[in-house]
This record gives sequence, C-alpha cells and structure tokens, in this order.
Amino acid sequence: MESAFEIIAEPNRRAILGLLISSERSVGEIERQLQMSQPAVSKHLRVLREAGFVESTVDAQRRLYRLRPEPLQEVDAWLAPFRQLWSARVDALERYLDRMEMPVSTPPKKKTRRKR
Amino acid sequence: MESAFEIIAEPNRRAILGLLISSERSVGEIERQLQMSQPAVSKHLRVLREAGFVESTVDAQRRLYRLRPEPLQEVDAWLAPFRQLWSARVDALERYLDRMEMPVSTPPKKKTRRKR
DNA sequence: CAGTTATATAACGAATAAAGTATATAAATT
DNA sequence: AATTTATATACTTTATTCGTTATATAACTG
Repeated sequence: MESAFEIIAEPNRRAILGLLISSERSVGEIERQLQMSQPAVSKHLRVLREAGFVESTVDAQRRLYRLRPEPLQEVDAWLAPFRQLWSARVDALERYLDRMEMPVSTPPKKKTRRKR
Repeated sequence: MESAFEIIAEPNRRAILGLLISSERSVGEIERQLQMSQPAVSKHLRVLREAGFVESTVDAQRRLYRLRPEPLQEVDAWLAPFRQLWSARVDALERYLDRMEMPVSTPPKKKTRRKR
C-alpha cells in the first residue's frame, strides 16, 4: 500500500482522519466513537502512520494519535488542475448572465475573462 | 466499487483523468499515450463512467471521453476541513514574522486574523 | 461484401486487502 | 505479585480487483 490515494480509499480510515481533525485521540476513543473493533482500529492506524497521515505519542498505556498534513496536501495538489472544471462552469454562468444583462452581485474577479 | 475515493485509488485511472484535463480523447489515444492494453483502458473507462467521472459520445467507430466534475468535487469537499492543517502552519509563520517585526510583502488577506 | 479498425466484454488467474479471532506486550491498579 | 487496562500483532478466511487472453460487435474502407 503506497499512495495516499489508496490509503484514503478505505472508508474507516477516512472516518478516523475525520475524527482527528478536531483533536488527537487514543485508540480506545476512536474504537468507541466509530464502533470498530480494537484490532481493526490499530491496524488502520498502523497503515495511516506508515503512510505519514498520523503520528503518535505515548501516554502511559495509551497512544495518542494526531494528524500530519503532508499526504493530504499531496492529494490536494493532484486535485488542483481539475478545479478548473468547476470554475469553468462558473465562467459559463457568468457568460450567460452577461448576455442576459443581469450583473451579478459578486466582487470583481481578478481572473482572466473570456476573449472578446 | 462505489465511492469516488476508491475510483481514484487506481494509478492508471488517475492517469486517464489527468490526460482528459486538456481535452477529450478516444480510447485508442489513451491506449497509446499511457501504454496500456486496449481492454485495460476500456475497463477503466467503464468504471470511470459508471462513477460519473467521465462521459462519452460516439464518433463513428470511436468513442470520445471527457471529464465530468462532480465526483472530483466530492473529493475536494471532503478535503476542505483538512486544509486548516496547512493554513494553520502559515498562521504560525505569520505569528513568527510579526514577532520579528518583519512585515511580509503579500497583499492584505481577507481571512480572519488571530485574536489579539 | 470482405476486410479492417475501434471498442466492449467475458472468462480466468493472481494478487491484495479487510475483518475477525486469538494472543502477545506493557503499563497501571489493587 | 496478580489482575486489569490499553494497544499491537499474527493467523486465517473471504472478497474484490486488476491484468491478460480471447472473442463479440459495429462502423468504415476498398
């Protein structure tokens, strides 16, 4: 299991990452909040740790897990060039509204406008 | 195979999506540019189509595939709350630079600044 | 209409991943 | 020291997925 994309393909792992947004958690807390078995949680955390999504510190018998940003940034970076797909749709709407002569109540964009 | 995340977990599928950013392509074009077998390409395109990532139109014997935005927007939406992980780091840098009294040469942000 | 080009699909095999059960390790509690 | 609590790991089973080979379908070409 290598890529960040394969890691987040698993729904339980996405759920774990989601939990960790607000704060770090112990294995037991994750187990209870997501209703997963303890070995399942530990196994997913191992995968997440080895892929750099989380790190842990020891607190007595507990281990506290928290998020690391890098792998998700990588996903974000891959996604970037596709964003023009939906900003392009906004452009189409603007084009339409311009033709209708109904100015939109949004602040002026710095983006390059369509060619005359 | 349901979620958008599982679809983009496959490297060849990500490559196909990447190709389609610039323009629509036929199966044969994808086959050549990515050096995949024809059945492999067709199979991945079927998965991508059924998940809403692409759509196709018929052009004689060819089928031309192009991107649809929705599933990638879904991924983008999931990612959104995690972005604070790395914008928070920018905040930390700003805090540091402020203490150093070395103003940064960037245009003023509209974002909410930290509390005084 | 026979052959060729373009794409889809079926069938098979190999690899992988996920969950569950059982057990190991280690720190805390009594 | 014995027990309990917290987490990790090994093993097994099941299911899914990907690639390949072979074949089907359909449209264009000579």
